[in-house]
Amino acid sequence: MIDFARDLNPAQYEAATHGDGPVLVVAGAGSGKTRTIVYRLAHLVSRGTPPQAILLLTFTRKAAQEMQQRAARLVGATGLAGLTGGTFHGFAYATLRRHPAALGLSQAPTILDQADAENALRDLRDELGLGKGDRSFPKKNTILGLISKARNKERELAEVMRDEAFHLLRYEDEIGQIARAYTGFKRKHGLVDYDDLLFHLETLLRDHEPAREAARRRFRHVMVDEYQDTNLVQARLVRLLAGEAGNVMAVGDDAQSIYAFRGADVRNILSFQQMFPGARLIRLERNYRSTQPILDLTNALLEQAEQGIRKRLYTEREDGPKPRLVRTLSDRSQAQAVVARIMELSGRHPLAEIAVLFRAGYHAFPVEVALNRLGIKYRKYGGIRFSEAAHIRDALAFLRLAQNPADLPAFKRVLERVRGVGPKSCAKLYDALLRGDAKAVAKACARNKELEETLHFLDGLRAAPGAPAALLARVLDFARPGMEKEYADDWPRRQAGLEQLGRIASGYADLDAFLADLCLESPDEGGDEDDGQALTLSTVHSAKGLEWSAVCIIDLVQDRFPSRHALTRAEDLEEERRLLYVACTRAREELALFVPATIYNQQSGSSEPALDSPFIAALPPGVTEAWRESYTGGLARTDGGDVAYLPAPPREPGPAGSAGASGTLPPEDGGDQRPASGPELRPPAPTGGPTLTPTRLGYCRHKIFGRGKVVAAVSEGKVRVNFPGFGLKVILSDFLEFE
DNA sequence: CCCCATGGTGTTTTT
DNA sequence: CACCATGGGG
Repeated sequence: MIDFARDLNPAQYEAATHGDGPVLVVAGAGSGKTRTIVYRLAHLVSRGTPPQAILLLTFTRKAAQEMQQRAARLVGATGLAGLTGGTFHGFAYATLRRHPAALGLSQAPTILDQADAENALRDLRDELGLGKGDRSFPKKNTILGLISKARNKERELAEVMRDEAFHLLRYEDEIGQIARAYTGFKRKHGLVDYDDLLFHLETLLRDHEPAREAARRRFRHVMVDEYQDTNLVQARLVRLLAGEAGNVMAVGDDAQSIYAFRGADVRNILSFQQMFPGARLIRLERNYRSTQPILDLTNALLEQAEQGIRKRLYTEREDGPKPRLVRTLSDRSQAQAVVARIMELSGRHPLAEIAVLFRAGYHAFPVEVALNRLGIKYRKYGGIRFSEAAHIRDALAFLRLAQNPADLPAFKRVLERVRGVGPKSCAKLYDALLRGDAKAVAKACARNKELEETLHFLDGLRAAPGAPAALLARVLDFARPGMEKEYADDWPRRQAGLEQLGRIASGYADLDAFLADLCLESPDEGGDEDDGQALTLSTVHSAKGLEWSAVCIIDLVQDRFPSRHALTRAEDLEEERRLLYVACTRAREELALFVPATIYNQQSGSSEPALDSPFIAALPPGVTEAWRESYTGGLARTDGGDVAYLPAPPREPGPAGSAGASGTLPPEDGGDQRPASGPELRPPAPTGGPTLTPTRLGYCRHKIFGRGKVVAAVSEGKVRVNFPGFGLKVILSDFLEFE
């Protein structure tokens, strides 16, 4: 028997043993949220709820699996079989697949991933003849971003654009046209995108009583993790599944809301008790994860925040080392310093207990180079995903056509690789095939042997459906020669990926499910034996919900963290702040923040001075211990006290932990600040160029940066402004008030 | 109509 | 580095 009262603190116990009815658990970072959910699962099952009656919606499938495994360990191995767990999108697809007719489809829809959706938008734009030759016409990813955001926020496109893409407002009509064409395109070809999954499920549950009742009868308990990152339709889905007085447990933390960019709405947490009247509220505030010095820093970050439920985390963990603030000369030397730090840490922690976190996937490149040079194993999360690689998509396109012959994006992917077939012939061919115009098809085939073979192969594939793995094997046999030629430069690596795809496929009996899962959640790739030993590199977003003994966060400079894109709107900057909060709260014992003084800029081909992230600049003195890099490559304390030195990393590859051979570095005279990174160090603005639109030079005001001096006009509608304390910024005049 | 080469441009986060 | 527009040769 499980002793709930002994294993949990009072708040956790209250949540885990809550009976029927809605409950909201506001759980601070590291407050044992996962533990609470796991114990609740165990409690429900041990009280006689069949696992099939539980729906656990989490942010990733991995999180759902981990919670199930931990709960299964509590209640015994057989205890949780049959529980439904996964993401909203995954659950939506699984449900929709069972009721295609309710959506007006003859079969399960094919999921359009982001790249497919973007390409479709580009093609539709071309078909509509929009933006021809206009270099400032929004790019396909921008267009998809706007369309998707409008849908997720359930606002008009024009409204969203006024808020977030003011400079594109003149293209509002065109984007609206493309958006409408896109909707028709998806319907015509039996395709759904990520957003459709949620809205279609809502339509199904709302308008199709048998489906709704079946779902309600089945899922007597609904649990939702990371509730702060749900959007409006997701909240309504929860409501539809549970009913007003239903058994819902939502768990979340408003301070960790980091997905507003894709339509998440913190108000879901704040209005939970309106949506579910009488809902109980439980707060978990005691932190079990981090040491007090780390919490001092994260509490300071939270205090800078503009709004939100004020909370201070507390812990009873004894003092540990203060978080380090490490200043390096450049992003490249930052990579060296990070690697040196990792080697030092690896003396105290297993590599698997160390993580390097960053704002965007490409920020980690220099660190990856440095790790590869030393032969240190790492796993990277975020950035390009397995199923997004071109060769994987090539192979999957064949399978998609076997499942849905009208899947135009897949058709294009397959046939535009045939020599002599481009976009135009491909479109003609597709039309002819759907019209059943055999003559036109035969004519095209007569001229192109490879085309004929490809179409023939596709026919055969569709005629003999088998298990996904068998179909994939046939596809690879057919497509291998072509791919080998196309990807000649790194074929071995791609081939390994294709083999892995085969291994994944063999775990599925169903083609629909296989294809959907690949789109909806990248599978655990790698699977190498060194998995348990590897260092983690991750975007902060992908690190959500995870924790490590030691964490390094890199590139804490303006335009990177916070992202350059977050500088125009106050809400975006707040989200970046919460993102840093999430990053810092991943650390249990040791935390290091890295601030490079220069960043290599590919456009100019040179390193440019970088300004401190405003979040770092605003930290109160004393919560961090300052370190800096000397010109000779080592690190030294700079805020007084004992001076300690760290050896530079060894040159030759070798196992971690063998550092220390290179000797120490000469002491540096401590004390004064590093060369100021203020605007005066920036290269002077280019002069003598063509005169741009006359701009008012003088003073202006910005929502975030306050009053500043206009220094120069950069281009049409853009000016360079010097904000005291923030430095030089290039800003759209639309966001400024001129004095 | 297709294919390839060229050069200019902009680079977030995820289901 | 990927994406997009463009232009010349097949």
